[in-house]
Amino acid sequence: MPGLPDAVVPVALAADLVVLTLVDGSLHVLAVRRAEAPFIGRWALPGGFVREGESAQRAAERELAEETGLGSRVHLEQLASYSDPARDPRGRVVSVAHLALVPADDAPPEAMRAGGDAAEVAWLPVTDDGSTAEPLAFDHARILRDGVERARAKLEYSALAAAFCEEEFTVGELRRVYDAVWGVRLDARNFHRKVTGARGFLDPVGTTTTRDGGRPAALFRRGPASTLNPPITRPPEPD
Amino acid sequence: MPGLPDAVVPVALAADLVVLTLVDGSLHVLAVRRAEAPFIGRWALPGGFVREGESAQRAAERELAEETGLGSRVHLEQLASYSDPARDPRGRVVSVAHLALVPADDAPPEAMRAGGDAAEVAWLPVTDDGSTAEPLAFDHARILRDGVERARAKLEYSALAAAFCEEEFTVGELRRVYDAVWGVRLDARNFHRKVTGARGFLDPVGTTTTRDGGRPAALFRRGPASTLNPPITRPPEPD
DNA sequence: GCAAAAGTGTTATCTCTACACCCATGC
DNA sequence: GCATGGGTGTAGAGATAACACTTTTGC
Repeated sequence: MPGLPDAVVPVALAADLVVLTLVDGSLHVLAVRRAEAPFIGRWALPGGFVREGESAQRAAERELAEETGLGSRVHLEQLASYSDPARDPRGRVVSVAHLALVPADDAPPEAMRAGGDAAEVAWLPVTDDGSTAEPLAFDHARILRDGVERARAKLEYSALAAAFCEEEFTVGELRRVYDAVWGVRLDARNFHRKVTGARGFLDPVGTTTTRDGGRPAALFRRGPASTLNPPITRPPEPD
Repeated sequence: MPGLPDAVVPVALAADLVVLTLVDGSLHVLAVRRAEAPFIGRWALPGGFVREGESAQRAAERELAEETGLGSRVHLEQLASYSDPARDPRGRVVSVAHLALVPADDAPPEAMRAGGDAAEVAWLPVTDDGSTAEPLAFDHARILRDGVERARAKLEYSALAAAFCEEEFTVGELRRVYDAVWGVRLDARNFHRKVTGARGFLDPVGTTTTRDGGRPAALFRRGPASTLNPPITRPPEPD
């Protein structure tokens, strides 16, 4: 590495993705089955190496587009980096993990990578403790747990939940995001009052839909506010 | 890189530190004056390259001990990673930034690195917008801003403020941490009620001190709770 | 005594929660 | 009509903000 001290150890930089969505009202994570060693045959988080001239953020955007075909309608943020020297048996690989949230039932894995390589891709259900039924490769279980925890925490005080919804959504759809991600049942009436009362949180579209059944519900878009004050409080765990 | 695809680009991994403390009741950040190119003579965040067999976390701990001489009595957490390919003119250097909080008036920079190399080290005042009067090297202004914002946000719902205090501290000292970090003046009476009423937040030591003047104040240690519910709310910005 | 900081009491106001209740649709 | 989900009203509990007031020290 020219210009740098001799002692500097070179590492490979990977961008991995925790892509969360709702399938049938419950939280799922995007996983790919590994086709090569190490951890051949195991589920892993999608990701890949950062390329020349690319930031980790850009690499994550590229991977996300490759895996899901989704473009702009996804929320993407950096999660954390994982640099344990033993985390990858092939050598020194540092992963910059990212958290992505995609709308419910968008981009079904069946349709994914139609023209790409033939790796198996699936939405795996996420359990209450933020893990999957089958073990994940590398330290991806840890990364997934961190990602789920971040998503859960950010729902409280941010407009993040709308990232799980279509562009136009009803208050009920938004509430079901909270129910699914937190594993709770919020009171529909109080939730409605709270989110419609928070300034800048929801932009009324003016039209209604009956796609959820029952009485027609007003449609909203995400408002300009990115933080939510007062926050939506997660019900306390029963002692 | 054996075992990895040929196309993988090697990068150097750095661990940088946003070390915050209170000096005379206002927020300061630890900075070192660069003795070499690039950015020679400029202030920069302390940090260094991650060594063989070391994680970024361990490198940050090592750097922190080297710079401040402080050991365990510091809070240290990962902040974020910065991987813009142009962020370091010497080549591809990815920084895993960490946030450290050290007790007020501990480890004065004059006493630092007594036996180490002669680089100038100082506590620079942090302005309300999370920057310093003099420009910082590399993208360190951005990193500092992110670190300050993280610290401000975490005070609301975590026990982080105690990391700025000595092991045993008074409620008034804790409140002055909030005042300094948020740039506000919280009501001493309501603050007292709130923090002493939050279960698990403060452990009473049983003794008192008059080091802050006035009536003797009870001493506390950090309690077992790491999150604070209900949170201490930051007063809204005037419109 | 006086200043300073700690700590307690009080009250109006706001917020939250748990409901009762009505509304507008599909079937 | 009936089920389903949307939306409004309301009362009690609890949290908050503002401030009067007492306590205990140093000087």
